[in-house]
Amino acid sequence: MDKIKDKLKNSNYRITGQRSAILEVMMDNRGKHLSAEEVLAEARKTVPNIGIATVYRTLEKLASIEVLYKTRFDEGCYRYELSDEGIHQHHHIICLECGQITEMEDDFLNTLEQQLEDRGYQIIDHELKIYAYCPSCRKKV
Amino acid sequence: MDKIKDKLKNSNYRITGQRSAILEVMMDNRGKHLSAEEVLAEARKTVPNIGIATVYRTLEKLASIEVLYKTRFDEGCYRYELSDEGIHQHHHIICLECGQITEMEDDFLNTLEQQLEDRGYQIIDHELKIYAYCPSCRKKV
DNA sequence: TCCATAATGATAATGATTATCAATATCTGG
DNA sequence: CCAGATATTGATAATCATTATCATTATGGA
Repeated sequence: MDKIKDKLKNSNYRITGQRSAILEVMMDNRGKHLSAEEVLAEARKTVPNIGIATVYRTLEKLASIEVLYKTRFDEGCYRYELSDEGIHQHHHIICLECGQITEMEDDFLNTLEQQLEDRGYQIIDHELKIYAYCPSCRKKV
Repeated sequence: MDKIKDKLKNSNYRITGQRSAILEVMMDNRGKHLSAEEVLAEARKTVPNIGIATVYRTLEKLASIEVLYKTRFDEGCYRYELSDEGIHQHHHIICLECGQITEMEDDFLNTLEQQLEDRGYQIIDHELKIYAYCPSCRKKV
């Protein structure tokens, strides 16, 4: 938390009650992927009259300094998750039935990336989304 | 083209001038990822007063019968591409500088998918996006 | 050809996100 | 610790992509 706040300060961003509340929401929901509206609802428990614009602005800033990771899952809205520092790989298994999103670790893509580097690409990040039925939904079907 | 039209008919969709025009646009741009607005602009060369609603409706229908593949690249809008039949894997390299999207073939993920199947998942589709600088943009930077 | 009905174009409505702006809060330097 | 420069906020209007509505038109099977 303090490390993140330092990061904010170093980027000339001020620490406000709203920003702390939003940060706390994101840390309390580590591993989950929240929409701006969901963050708003949570944050209002601490800062009742925080506005949606502030939520968007803050999430955007936090994503810009890589405290959050921003993505979308073939829905209308963006989702944000706390990004473990230094990790630039996002692998998700999305259940087509219940919508549950599971994070997945793997280093399968290292070889692939190596091949692309050999071909002159400079890889910055990647994102793998697997659409599937999760074990419990599969049973139901 | 005719095979696709049969597919449309089998789904109880009528073949109209607008739909043919949109199909033609998509086939003329095989391998490219077009937004609804881009399809509209192209289609108007054949059907000058086609409306954007029709474009959306048609793209949606074509995607629903898997003639098109619909995705978004961390932009505001969806993009559509002609999907080679039976191919349910979409691997893209997106250049962070010029925005060029390159399609990539590989079977790296087969092993990974096998492991997930072993854990009870039923994989339907997957999508891999690699964000990078392409060889020519890399030189410029 | 006729006719049930699917499709169209124009446009209003929606939903997510961004921009605007006056009021307020933060933080640095004295 | 206070003042002042300025970053931030909330409310709300604006924007952008997409979807819904609806009266009119076109399609294709009988």
